[in-house]
Amino acid sequence: MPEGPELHLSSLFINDSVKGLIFSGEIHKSDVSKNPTIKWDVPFYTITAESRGKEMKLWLEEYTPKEGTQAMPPQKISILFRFGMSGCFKLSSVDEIPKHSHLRFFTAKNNADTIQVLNFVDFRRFGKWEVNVDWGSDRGPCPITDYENFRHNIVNNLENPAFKNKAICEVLLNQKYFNGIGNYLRAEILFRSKIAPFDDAYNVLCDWKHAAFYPIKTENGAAPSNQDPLYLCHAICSEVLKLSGGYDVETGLKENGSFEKWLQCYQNPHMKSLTDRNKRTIWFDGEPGPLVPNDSNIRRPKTKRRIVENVVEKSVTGVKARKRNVVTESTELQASSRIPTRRSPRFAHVLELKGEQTL
DNA sequence: CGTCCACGTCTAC
DNA sequence: TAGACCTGGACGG
Repeated sequence: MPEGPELHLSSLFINDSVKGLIFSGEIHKSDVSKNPTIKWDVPFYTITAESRGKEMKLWLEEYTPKEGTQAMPPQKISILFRFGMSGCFKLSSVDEIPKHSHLRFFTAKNNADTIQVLNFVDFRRFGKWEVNVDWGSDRGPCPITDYENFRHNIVNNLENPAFKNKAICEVLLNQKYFNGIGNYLRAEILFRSKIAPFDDAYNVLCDWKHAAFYPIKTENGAAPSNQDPLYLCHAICSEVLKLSGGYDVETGLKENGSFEKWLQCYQNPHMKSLTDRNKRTIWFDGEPGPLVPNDSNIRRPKTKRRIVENVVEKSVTGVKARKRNVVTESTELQASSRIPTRRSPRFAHVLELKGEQTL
């Protein structure tokens, strides 16, 4: 779930779904969570949210029913969340607290209305929260909400060692500059910009150093070229935000399949994949580029051969089948490409489409 | 049953 | 630059 767009959608979801709700009572933490207990003892409070890259802040503000009667300004605290690999927010009833809910905010009892619960759900528990802290100091501006500063922070710091002699696919995961970009976004960004994942990051980014913030329209009004990777960091996030069809994190996006259909490269069995220096899988098309680590893709050599044979066997006929064959052979020579060993259920639709094409 | 893999950090040698 | 931190789904035997 959670890269920049999901964090942003979560904040939109909370601001929308919790708008007008009054919360009350203590904030409940699961027994198993190692994150801090939140001491917050006011009769009533409201919740708002904001996101920045791969972080999200909740603001809790004391609610006083009658305006102007409070002697003191309302109390306020913030909770900074990082979602890890599986964190998300879900609204539920008291009777249907989701499994793996680790932090719960309860609405006040209110005659007619049933109590609702805002849950931080995180089945792998890599997610973290901290109370009353600022955004992570080692994280850059948000490509979604602060694109211009995001871009400045990169082009003004290109001489930093973070960009020197590094593969662009690895630099794209450096949250000091690419806060919010994760493994699926880097694949989609590089795929659309037609940049080889293991090209030198400094060289690549220097090419776009003086480009316009937004692609410039051609004179005849034709669509501008959108291959600027920095612009794509913003634009591709925006596409994901639009997919949900509103802020409905529950039924939108990942659960209705629109996200899977939107992905062009990530975990697509027709693409190539390699592991980067941090053993993270990068999905790509075409040439890998010069900075492929020596040990990339030697993780499961035993199964690889068998998988390659399976793939060729199943590729029946047609251009794609031949193309595929070439791909596997050339990467075998390099001893550095991984053929997806399983197809993700997420890509069932791709395979279906392919079936239609080859029939 | 077992192994591998997953939208991400962290920190310890 | 490994591992650690976690749960669970897909797949293999």
